[in-house]
Amino acid sequence: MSEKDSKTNKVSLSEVARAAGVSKMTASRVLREEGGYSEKTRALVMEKIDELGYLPNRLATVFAGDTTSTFVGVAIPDLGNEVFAQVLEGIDRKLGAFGHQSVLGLTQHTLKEEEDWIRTVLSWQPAGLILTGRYHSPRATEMIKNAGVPIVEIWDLNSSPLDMSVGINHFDSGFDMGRFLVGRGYGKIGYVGTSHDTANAATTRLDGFCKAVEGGGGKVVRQLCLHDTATYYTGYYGTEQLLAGSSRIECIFYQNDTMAFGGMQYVASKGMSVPADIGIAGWGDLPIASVLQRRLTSMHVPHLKLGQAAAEMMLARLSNEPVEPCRDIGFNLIPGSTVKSAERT
Amino acid sequence: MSEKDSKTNKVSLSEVARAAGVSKMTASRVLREEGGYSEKTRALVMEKIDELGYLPNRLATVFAGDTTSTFVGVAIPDLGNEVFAQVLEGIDRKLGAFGHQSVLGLTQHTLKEEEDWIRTVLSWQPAGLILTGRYHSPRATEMIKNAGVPIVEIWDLNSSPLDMSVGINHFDSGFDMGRFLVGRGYGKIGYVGTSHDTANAATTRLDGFCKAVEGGGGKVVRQLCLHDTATYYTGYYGTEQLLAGSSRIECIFYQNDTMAFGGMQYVASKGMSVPADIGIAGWGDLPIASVLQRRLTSMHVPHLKLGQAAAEMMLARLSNEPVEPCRDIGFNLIPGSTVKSAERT
DNA sequence: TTGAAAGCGATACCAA
DNA sequence: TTGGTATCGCTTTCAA
Repeated sequence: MSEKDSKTNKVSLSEVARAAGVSKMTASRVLREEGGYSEKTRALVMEKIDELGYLPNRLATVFAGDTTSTFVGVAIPDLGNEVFAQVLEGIDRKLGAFGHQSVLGLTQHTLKEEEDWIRTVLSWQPAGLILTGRYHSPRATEMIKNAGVPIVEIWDLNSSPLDMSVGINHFDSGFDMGRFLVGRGYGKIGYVGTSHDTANAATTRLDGFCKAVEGGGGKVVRQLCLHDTATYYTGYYGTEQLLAGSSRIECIFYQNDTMAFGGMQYVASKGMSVPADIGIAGWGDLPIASVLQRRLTSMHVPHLKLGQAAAEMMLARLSNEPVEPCRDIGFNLIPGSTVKSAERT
Repeated sequence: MSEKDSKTNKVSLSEVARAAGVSKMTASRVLREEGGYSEKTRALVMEKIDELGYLPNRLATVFAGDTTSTFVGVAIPDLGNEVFAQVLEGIDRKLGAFGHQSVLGLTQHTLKEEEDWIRTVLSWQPAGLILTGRYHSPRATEMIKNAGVPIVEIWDLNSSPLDMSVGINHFDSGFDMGRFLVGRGYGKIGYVGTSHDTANAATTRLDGFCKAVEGGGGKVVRQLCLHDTATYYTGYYGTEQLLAGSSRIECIFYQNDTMAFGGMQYVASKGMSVPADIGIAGWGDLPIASVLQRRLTSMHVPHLKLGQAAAEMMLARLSNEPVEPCRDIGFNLIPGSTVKSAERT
């Protein structure tokens, strides 16, 4: 009974200090390896720490000092889309290696979810925030500005970011793909993707795509944006819906490779062959592409690297190193053989 | 100058109180909707909160009171394995819906990483911890016990958990698959999976599998455990390696469906057909299975539900509701047509 | 209905 | 090389 002097049953630094017969300041210094104590004292304190199973309360540390927490809030739309799972993996690995932790927020592609999550996470005094996309609610933007913590907006490269931004230019990547497909002789093209309440990178990509296709004399005859997760089966039934709308589509561009693979399976099930009967183009160059027999036409984007870059920028900022505020991570088109081959002239 | 009374530039509750002309206690009560104040006071305080853009510092709240934080530490091996991405999604969605946040830890299948992560996370006073697997380092176990926070061990159902456990019996699921394949007439069977420093659920599954196969008169002629992520390409080159070891393998069991798909692509590339030339069995019934033309023999496991269940158990415990400490989430075998059909007798 | 004072677990600052 | 004291932002407790 006389042993505990706190509400909780946890061992505090002053208990360690008492056990070692020193002041808590001395114990604190030993703990932080700050120097300014004798070896004998150090050994004694360390012994008691071990003996009592002391675990520091970092809440108190942040609270007391001028240090920030080691939390970094990471907002990601969803993990069913493999693209984002990879980005998150890249982020967390890098952050973890430098003693930081990701506080996850799955925003389900809605600004409201993101706003609520930001409010909560900020109340935990995070070291910084990594947000997916360039769109945020007005209140979210305001809170972020007031909070004054470093922010990295990822995925959709933002030339005028709240703070820092890393990603790719989705409009351009869509544009390049559009130009490529038109260049391969496709006229009537379809698109299958997903959509949500807010505009996002996929929307931007589609804009670029349409512009290039139409500018090149082709036509995006049908765009299907399903309110669903961007994964295999969505691509499968999306393709079914798209093709049911007749109009002789010659080629389909998908939001990502998983959807494209779903689509390929659908057309195969209908006895169509790729690319003879229909062209297929994905996006993202996802892991599945590495095992397909026919190289999938796609757009390579280094997702893991993107996540790592975001974490690096955050870490650099946190250690007051200079950071380039916008970093373009790049992409490159993979021609593949799921579309018609280039015509010989 | 006279306005700020803190080290940080953030607005504190006492500043709100001062602006409203009340004591900080009154402001605190309004904030928490505790009652015991007039409507006029409430309105005034709320107005100032809005005006000053006050955001509470929850670190201080936890620190001061006897409440716990809303953090739940979630340790997951990796996100490249789609299985775990799904589990995490299930966990975070459910936790988020109840005002909790996941603090992520990617342990890379090592006990040491997990231990380090646990030490750090515990120092932030989390409400609880969700850990993947039943194996933890001795020091980790000790810290966990001392911390006295709720723990859910997921994935590998643990009949004597540290605290709570939810998952499936991997031995049994492997056993069932082994018995099934032997029942379909396979004698020489191969296995392709991944392995890491520590025994894990996949290892347990393989044990059950071998036991059933050998008990049924078959033989697991070759087991390949690659030190890699359990995804498509690993299945592809693993299969290449496995088959290069000659010995006429009739059927291959994979650690999961993504690896199995990679394997199917490899055998197809060699001109073998499934199941005529070789049988293929996956595990997990992952999203890709839903679009394949030939139903993949697999084991259905409700990953998302498993994650949700883990979160539910945690939340129940946190609100002092009674919780069944072990929850078996179940699995069921999907016969599929990537193995020989049942023989007519 | 309101407020004043003590305290949570650590660190900063100054004194010895 | 050490220790005392004030302090971080909030809640608890007790008094008005």
